Amino acid sequence: MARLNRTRFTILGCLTIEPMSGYDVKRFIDRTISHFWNESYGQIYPTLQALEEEGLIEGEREPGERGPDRVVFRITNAGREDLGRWLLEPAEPAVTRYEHSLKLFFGHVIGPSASLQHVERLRERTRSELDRLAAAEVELEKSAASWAPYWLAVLRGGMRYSEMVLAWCDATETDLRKVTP
Amino acid sequence: MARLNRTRFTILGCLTIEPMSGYDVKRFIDRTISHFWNESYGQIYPTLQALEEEGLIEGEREPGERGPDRVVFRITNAGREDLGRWLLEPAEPAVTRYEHSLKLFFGHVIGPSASLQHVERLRERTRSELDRLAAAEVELEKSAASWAPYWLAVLRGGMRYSEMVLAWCDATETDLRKVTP
DNA sequence: ATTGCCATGTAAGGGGTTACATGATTAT
DNA sequence: ATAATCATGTAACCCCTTACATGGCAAT
Repeated sequence: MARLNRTRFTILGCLTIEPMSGYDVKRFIDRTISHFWNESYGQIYPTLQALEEEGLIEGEREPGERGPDRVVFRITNAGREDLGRWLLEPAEPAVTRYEHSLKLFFGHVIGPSASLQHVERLRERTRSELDRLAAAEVELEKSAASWAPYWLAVLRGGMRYSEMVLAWCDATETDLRKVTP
Repeated sequence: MARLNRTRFTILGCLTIEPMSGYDVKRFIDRTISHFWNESYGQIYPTLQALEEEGLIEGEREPGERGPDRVVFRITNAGREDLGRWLLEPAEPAVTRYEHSLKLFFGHVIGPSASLQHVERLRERTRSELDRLAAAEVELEKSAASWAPYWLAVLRGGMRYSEMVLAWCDATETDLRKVTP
């Protein structure tokens, strides 16, 4: 079972940007990569402890500016090496589960008009997602940071994906309207 | 915790096409929807037993034509109703985890040339996937079955996705070549 | 001989989400 | 007052894959 815990590497990767608390890591992920990657607190906090025990990160308690104390973690050299090794390995193919597609695939059970509602909902959801990504792109294009090109690449992947989905919704709507119930 | 077991509905949906054994269900999924949905035997066989106990499907033992005995399941009216209710509910948003995008996002750690290798591998994988889907499209277009329009819709979604990824690979390659290590 | 397909199933165990618990500060 | 944000963490529990077990038949 070579199924390595990818949360580990996600956290290590975040800490290459700057030192962060568990709360910061969660916010960072939600803001930058949530369109293709997510982590929950239930994963983040235990993983931070494990990484510290292994010496891949180091935590320091700080008084919170406006709120409770924070534990801010920074990546160690050992952590950077561990992350680097993983980053060089080929990526595992994604195991996707699109409930939208699944429900549409079984559309013959509920008929074309009910199926079209799924398309309509997907269109709305995708539109607002695209708006969000487009706004982020404007911000990112101003950045000269060393990671900006990589962030832009995945961000534009998300935008292309959204645009593709919207075009597919149009085409599918046209096709399904021709289906007799 | 309203996290309903979607394997149940996947199996019920398959059985609306025709009666199938667990083995058939697995093969059917692999052939038709594996580009966006997968199930393993470890899920399928226990779920079949549960569905039968609930009266949503009925199994009958048959002698295998060339091999061991098979248990062929057919969906009941109760099963059809259960599936129909679920199909009418709005789809849950997909929780995706693209390792490819994640590794690229942290590309500043390994630099542009190593990151480009990820793009190259993704391109190869996507090309063969697109070939596979295009061949399936040719077959499906001949079908006059009631489910053909829905199968075509999701299949073309997969093809659009693959084409989008290939175009993104080209654009990303161009962009990353300009990045100095 | 041995590989591959047909066919059904179980056990182990990691991955991951959700819900809960706690409590201070800040804004409305 | 009340809601939202900051902040850390645990417990329960489901989801799902992988690996294993078993064995007959067909093809190379």
